[in-house]
Amino acid sequence: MKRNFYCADLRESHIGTEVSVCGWAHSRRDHGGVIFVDLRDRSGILQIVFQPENTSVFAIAEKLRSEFVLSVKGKIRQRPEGTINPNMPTGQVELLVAELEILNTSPALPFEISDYVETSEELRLKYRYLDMRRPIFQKNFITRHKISQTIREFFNKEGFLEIETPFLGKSTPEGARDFLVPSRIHNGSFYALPQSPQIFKQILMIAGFDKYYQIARCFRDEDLRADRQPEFTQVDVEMSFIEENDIMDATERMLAKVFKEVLDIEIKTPFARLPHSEAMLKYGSDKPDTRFEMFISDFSDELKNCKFTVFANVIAKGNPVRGLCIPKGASLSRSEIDELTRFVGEYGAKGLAWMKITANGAESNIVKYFSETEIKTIVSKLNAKDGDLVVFLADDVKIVAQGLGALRIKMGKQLGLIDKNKFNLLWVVDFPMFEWNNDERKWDALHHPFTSPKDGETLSKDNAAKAVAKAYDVILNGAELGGGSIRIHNSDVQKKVFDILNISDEAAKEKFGFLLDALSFGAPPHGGIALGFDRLCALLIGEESIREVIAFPKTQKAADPLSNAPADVSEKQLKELGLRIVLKQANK
RNA sequence: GGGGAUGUGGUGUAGCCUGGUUUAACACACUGCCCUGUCAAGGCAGAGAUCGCGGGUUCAAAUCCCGUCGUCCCCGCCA
Repeated sequence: MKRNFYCADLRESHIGTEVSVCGWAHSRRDHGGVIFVDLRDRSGILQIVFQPENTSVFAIAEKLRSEFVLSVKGKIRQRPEGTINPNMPTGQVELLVAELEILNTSPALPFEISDYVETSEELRLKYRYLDMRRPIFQKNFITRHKISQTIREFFNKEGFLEIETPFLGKSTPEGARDFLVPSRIHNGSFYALPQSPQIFKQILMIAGFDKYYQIARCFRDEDLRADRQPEFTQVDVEMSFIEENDIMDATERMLAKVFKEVLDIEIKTPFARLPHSEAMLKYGSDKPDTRFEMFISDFSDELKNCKFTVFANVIAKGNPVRGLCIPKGASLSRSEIDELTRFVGEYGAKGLAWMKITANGAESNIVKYFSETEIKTIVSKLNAKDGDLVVFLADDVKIVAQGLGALRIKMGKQLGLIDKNKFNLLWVVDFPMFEWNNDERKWDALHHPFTSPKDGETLSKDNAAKAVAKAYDVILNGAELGGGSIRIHNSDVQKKVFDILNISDEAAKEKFGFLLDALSFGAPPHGGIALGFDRLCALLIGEESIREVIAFPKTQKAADPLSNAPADVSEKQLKELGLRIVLKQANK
């Protein structure tokens, strides 16, 4: 009799049925005269019972240990009264074992396979196959599968084609650092692993495929974070003959379907749209967490004549002074406020000004520099109340926005203002085309150099600061879930953009020549989006780190403790590739 | 490249600040025995760690100092 059921699929309706199940001995409770084993497979847990009447089987059962692999046959029966376990789906029934085969044994484990015991991540990754046996982990990956299949189902139904793009491509110096693959046939030349299928999907539009998607692996050789891995998966989409709204609409319906099918949650569409400038001002971020308010306010106008010279000088230079009200923050101690100052320092802020709000005004060592009207303006604009703490940053606009934005999130978490059950989706739109790079005294593309401006006609170096892109980011609970744009399909506009970016004709040809050639041969208007699939999974499952939804992730130093990658290669391999190792000199 | 946290039996932690009453404690897991209704089973007994690694201070270091390595978080970076 072959296995004919998954453990956790057995219910009251199966009582009396002869079944065969396989799995791992999750836990064993030996009562001397009766032995219980929780048999676990990917579906969950079923209690199997050994009774001494079956002497030969019972003798084997006494030797069972954790994680032995078993095949058992027997009848499903109702559990005796008073022994029903309401905490498990199979808690009404149990399998009385008639036949038992030990398919494999296991030594004692390096850590317990349990949802209740935490283990260091290093050890979990080294024995990932054991870590992944944990029921919670199995569930995460079943959910990940469901999410990817729902996405495929959506796009297939909408007439999209799934087309694969190459892993071995050409290194493009723009953007993130590439992973390089040396070529054996072309000694001294390298392929690069794709940071995204961006250029290829645009070429697919030029080829006439009209609606494309791919759940694509991408690679970036940059430092890791909780939400960043050197290889990751993105949902990559591109469409022709469309405008921004078409991409946003398709994305919204796709996400709504995922939330419905996976979490049974109805997401309201269309999503809210927030201009980039407003996001940066009110939330101090281009990926605002809108689950709580605590808005940032700008006081550059109101305080330009204030007697506090730190503020006045900053404003005179054209930089902003902005404030944030921390509810009930007046109770923070001096050292707690110092800690906040240190925190904003991480973002480059040189200090943090503050006032404690009282029933009839404010107190702190800077209050004396402000007129009564100025204090009133601050209090009313931030809607501050007695017992709140108002903090200010006065600096370069980027530092002010980032510092207060990060502080807003930190305090929101700390004060419990974030409803963990909420899923807030929104679009950030109207991104600037360019960002001034002060170190190199030049304009950089905020998105990428193929992003279409809203107004290509009048685009020039002089008005680059004001140019708005046809770009959009979709944000979920303060995380950038994805972003996209309408691409430039007109070579005049493309030339203007390269001109502003100081990319010469030769340089453009060298870097993106094959795309530019392709665009010249009747490229349709097109645009698309890419969504971080690992992030989406982590957010839907409620995990903080994408490592929890990636089967075999890398550590923060980009190593894999399971396989020990990366590792040395043989002399022979190097020779074939024409490579010689020159280790970076340790300084000193 | 920078800042921070952390490293103690198989696992998770306590001890470290304030060095010596520590023979390094506790829980879980593990081994043996007992137990016929448990389900994160229970009872009894047992084995298991020179406290990441190297150096220093000291009569004495898990504990203080310096260095180093691993892991995690963050800044930079990620068009």
